[in-house]
Amino acid sequence: MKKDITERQKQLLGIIYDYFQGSGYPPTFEEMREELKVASNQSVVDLLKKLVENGYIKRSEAAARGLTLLPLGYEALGRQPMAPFMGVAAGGPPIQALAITGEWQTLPGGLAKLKDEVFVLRISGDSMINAGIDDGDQVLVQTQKYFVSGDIVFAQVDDETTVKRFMSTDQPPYLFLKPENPKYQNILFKDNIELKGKVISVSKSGQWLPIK
Amino acid sequence: MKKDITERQKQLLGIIYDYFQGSGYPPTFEEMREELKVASNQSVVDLLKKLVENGYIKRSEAAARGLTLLPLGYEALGRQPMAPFMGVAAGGPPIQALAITGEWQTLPGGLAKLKDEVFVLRISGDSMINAGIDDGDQVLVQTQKYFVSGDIVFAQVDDETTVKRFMSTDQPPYLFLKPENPKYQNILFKDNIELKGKVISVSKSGQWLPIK
DNA sequence: AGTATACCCGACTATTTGTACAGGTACAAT
DNA sequence: ATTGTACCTGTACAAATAGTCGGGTATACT
Repeated sequence: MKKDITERQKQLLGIIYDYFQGSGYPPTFEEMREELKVASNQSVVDLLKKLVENGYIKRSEAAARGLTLLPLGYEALGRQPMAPFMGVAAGGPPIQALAITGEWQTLPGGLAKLKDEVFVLRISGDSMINAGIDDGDQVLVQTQKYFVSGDIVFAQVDDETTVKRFMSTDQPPYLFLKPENPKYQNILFKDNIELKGKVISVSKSGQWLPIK
Repeated sequence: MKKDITERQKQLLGIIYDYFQGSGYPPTFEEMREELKVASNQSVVDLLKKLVENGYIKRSEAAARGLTLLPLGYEALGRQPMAPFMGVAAGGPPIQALAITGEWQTLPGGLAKLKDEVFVLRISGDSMINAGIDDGDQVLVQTQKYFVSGDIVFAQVDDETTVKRFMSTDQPPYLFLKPENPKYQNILFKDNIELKGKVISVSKSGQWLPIK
């Protein structure tokens, strides 16, 4: 019996979000009570309980300010949880190092915390066009350690990074990276390849699509 | 008398960062004490005081978990505070709407909070090539309300977004947006233009450069 | 009329969390 | 030799914060 979010619950969600944006950590019950313009923190308790039940937020028991917005919460607010942008990876022959820029110290204002598990890369090159990944596309990468044959992976080959399809077979060459473009050759595993993450989504002109 | 960060202070900084990544909010003194493997939380007090003095973190007095990592803190850890990636903007004729994607619900894992004040866009089009902004470049945009003549701005024109140089003169046409490419015409202000932010940096293949 | 739900009040208690005090050790610089 | 600093111990206490009890009102549905 999943309920739609009510107006009041949405308000509280917004209060939590805004507080977080402003301070860098979640609000207390008292602060939420204040913002909601109610007299008793029992109201906050009730509303939070609903938000938890319906999957909008997560609470850590017995902890001050133990609130986390879940993806559903962002969605209900109409805000998008977003991935950090990390740089540019080559999707063609592995020619271009992953450039995590070092010039951010000069960024103005307070800056966001972020998760390391997921990030966005821009692809250059045409080696994956048959998988629907074209030059200039953005891809969303989830870092993980274990992969299955057929996954499109973000890999480091020697000193360079690239995006290719990971293949594992029971015949030679057993393990290799496969470009999705007949122009290019498979890359065989020696000890020079490290898989960094799995490509889970691709963006073309701002539209994000699942990877097949 | 600015001191370099000590090894122990850096450890604590890392503990705070990691805890934040894991839970979405800062740790308590007790939790930090635990991680530092010390018996008294006075040690935490001392170390935090040093971190505040030297500008690595900010504390909110009289508040549980009132910790915020400052840019200097990220720098000391060797992590880069990064800007959220928002989508694609046209740098040519204003043909392409800013696409803030709506497909993130499926993102795995907990997601980062972020500041709204700064974000990254990808440029498509050639209307700003004389300002050093080319098709496919990324630009870093800081949202702000007030602009001076000559600023390169991220603007909404009718229902579309674009990046152009903002010009303000004491002669007609007074206010207009100027493409940095003779192929294109100035865009005059009617009531259809809203300036969203200022472009403060441009990235070419991962190298971030200041905007002139 | 009865039941359920969303939302609220007020007072109180329990627990978590930060702060203060009174030191101690090791080390480097003056 | 003395001073300062980084880091630590241990205890006690005050403040911040979450949780609980026992209700109330309005609205919608059966």
